[in-house]
Amino acid sequence: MQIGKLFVLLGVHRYRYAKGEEILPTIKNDNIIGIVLDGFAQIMNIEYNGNEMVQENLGKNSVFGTTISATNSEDCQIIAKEDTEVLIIDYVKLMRPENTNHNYFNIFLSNLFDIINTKYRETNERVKVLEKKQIREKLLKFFEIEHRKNHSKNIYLSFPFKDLADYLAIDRSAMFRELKHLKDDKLIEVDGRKIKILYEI
Amino acid sequence: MQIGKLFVLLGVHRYRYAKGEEILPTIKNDNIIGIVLDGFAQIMNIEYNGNEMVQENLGKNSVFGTTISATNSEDCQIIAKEDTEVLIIDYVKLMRPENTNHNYFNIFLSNLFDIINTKYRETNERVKVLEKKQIREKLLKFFEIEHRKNHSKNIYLSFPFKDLADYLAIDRSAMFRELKHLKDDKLIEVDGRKIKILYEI
DNA sequence: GTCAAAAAGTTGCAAGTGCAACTTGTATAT
DNA sequence: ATATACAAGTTGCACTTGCAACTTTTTGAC
Repeated sequence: MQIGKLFVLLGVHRYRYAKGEEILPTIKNDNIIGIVLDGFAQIMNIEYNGNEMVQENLGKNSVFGTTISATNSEDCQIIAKEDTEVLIIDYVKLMRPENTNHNYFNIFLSNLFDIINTKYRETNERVKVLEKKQIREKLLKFFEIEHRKNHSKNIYLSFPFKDLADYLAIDRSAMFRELKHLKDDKLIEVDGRKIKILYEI
Repeated sequence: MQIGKLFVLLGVHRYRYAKGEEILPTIKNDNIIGIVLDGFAQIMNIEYNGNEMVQENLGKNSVFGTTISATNSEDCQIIAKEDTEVLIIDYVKLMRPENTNHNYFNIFLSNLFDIINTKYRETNERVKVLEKKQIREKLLKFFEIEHRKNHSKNIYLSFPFKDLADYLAIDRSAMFRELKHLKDDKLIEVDGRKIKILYEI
């Protein structure tokens, strides 16, 4: 069986959207997994007063959909900010037991598993940080995790500090204030986007 | 091929621990997925000053391990608080492409996928709440998600308020304070563990 | 270069929150 | 019935934080 036919059987569809288009308005009520294969999209939240705000950024390999989070079922829409290609997977069809008879399916599922598992690990990592009640603790937890991942006391941010504040779900200025306190306490040194851990970890 | 032999091939092992035992001290450095099949365990964090604190509760179907989070690689141990049965999965062996030739594997992976995917959705749900900066917003987001899940403005907590505070990663007394504000503002009514949403959602 | 836009960094202030230390209520067991 | 433990609920206070409103620096485009 061809992979294309199997995709139809499984309810897996590939869609392309031009910049500015809304991604599948119809998927909202379904039990689906979406994967961004290429491009960039954003989940926009429409507030009661009418103005929109970015709820989530979807880069390449991002996963979204009602099966993934409570995201896509309310007053929100997913907008392609560049030309974007997505894979939409019907979760119910995907989980049919007889699928495992098809080898293409098994390879596909194995890859999908790896993607979801990686996302799950990353999200758990973030939760470990978000669980901390205070900004200082969030920062220290973040440093600890980065240290463990890279086995180095030098942390290099590949993104703006603003994005770090978003990741930690804290106010940007409050974060800078606490970074200064950490510097004053000789716990870290900061040089641009390079953070050096000075304490024993 | 028998499922037992396949498990060996995949590096999947089932272990039983008596109450009080430490779960696999050796797994810490490996790339593993652990699943609690039965029983109850806790990830304990040993602090610098020596006293332990609960980092995570692992009930039935809980997933843990170094593949899942940055949890198990530092000064922590997993203790069986009841007689507990766990499945330990070697992630590298699990992801070998040739595995998909075995049908037992495919069924196993399909089930594992469902478990991880469910956990991922639940974790994402929690992140939506933790991302909110203020207690009031965390509570309102929590209500919103519960409302969407049950299509009801009556939310019944199946756990103590203390656990809700932990879930929201906020101080318990601060949570009660804010619940009172929400009551004063006529946004909710609270009767025991039943919360009634009074506003349009 | 010059300009504009984004990011970095700072500060005051009011409001929010964690923490400690309670009281009250509600189960469960002996 | 009494004791014990746990959950619910409250309060004061000091500290933390979000927010707004800046300035300064860096980056990227023309």
